[in-house]
Amino acid sequence: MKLSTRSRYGARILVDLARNKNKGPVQIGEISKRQDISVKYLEQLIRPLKKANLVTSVRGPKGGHLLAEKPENISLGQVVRLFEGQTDLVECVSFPEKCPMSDDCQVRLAWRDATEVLYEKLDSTTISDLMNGNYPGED
Amino acid sequence: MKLSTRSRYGARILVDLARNKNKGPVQIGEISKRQDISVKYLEQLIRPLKKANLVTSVRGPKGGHLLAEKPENISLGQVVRLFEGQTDLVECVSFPEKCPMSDDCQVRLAWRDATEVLYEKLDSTTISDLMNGNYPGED
DNA sequence: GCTAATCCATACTAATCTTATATAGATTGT
DNA sequence: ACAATCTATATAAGATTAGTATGGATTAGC
Repeated sequence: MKLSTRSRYGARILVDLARNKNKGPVQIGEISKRQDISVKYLEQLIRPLKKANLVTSVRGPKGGHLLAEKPENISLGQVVRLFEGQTDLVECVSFPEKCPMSDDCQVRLAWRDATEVLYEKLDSTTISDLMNGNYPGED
Repeated sequence: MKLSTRSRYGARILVDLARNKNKGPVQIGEISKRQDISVKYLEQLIRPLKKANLVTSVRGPKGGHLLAEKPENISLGQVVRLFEGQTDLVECVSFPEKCPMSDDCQVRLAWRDATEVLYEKLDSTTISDLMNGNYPGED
């Protein structure tokens, strides 16, 4: 049960854009250097972020990328839902027909609830919480 | 971000043992039929459950497998920790050295907290909650 | 002692997923 | 015109997963 690097990178990209939003459009090359992610891979990751209207971009010279929303309006839940193929920890939560036991299976309901708790937490964490070194709960 | 089938099957095996515990030792063949998991795969899954002292077994004819603990003392958290290679959603939570950005990375802390919330939920759900069709929160 | 059952180890494979890299072109603004 | 960006596929290397297969060793009831 591991998060894909795409979700991790996606989150970092958004935080990077949030931190640099007063500088105007941020070029992929800059993000690449700061975040240590290849330019080409970044291009691939930013595309879905744009499609989901979390990021906008300015083309041409001096162009680059910008957050499309305020950082406090973008949650980790949105990012994870975007990059993970499916949301559930277990297929049978959303697609009971995938498992012949689903009808009788109490465990399925427990997986469902665990999934919900996880996403509640992710949904309540925003890019704004992560951008200024003031993340709560540091120990 | 998907749970392995081994965790799913592991949970189902334990529930199956719990449901049939008054019948004495439960043979792998029975579990196999009821749960639609091959005998050989079951053997592989039960071994770690025994090693973790969640299951005991009786050898020889009329032998089989038994829960080693009361159902209310076995949690899904134990099962998932056992079967998933690593506990964290993200490597850098437990091994910050895996990511060069870890020092500066606020996102890492958010992944850590999400992981914690998830396991709290799993730890608070026991086999006993799942064995008698009385799982709470059914909708 | 026969047999039913557990236990053990490990190898193998097929499929899928992940993580990128590579290639080639379209679009835009100056 | 041209520099810099974005878009779209294709492809490859590697890891992981799920499950099967093989081949036996041990235990205890009858």
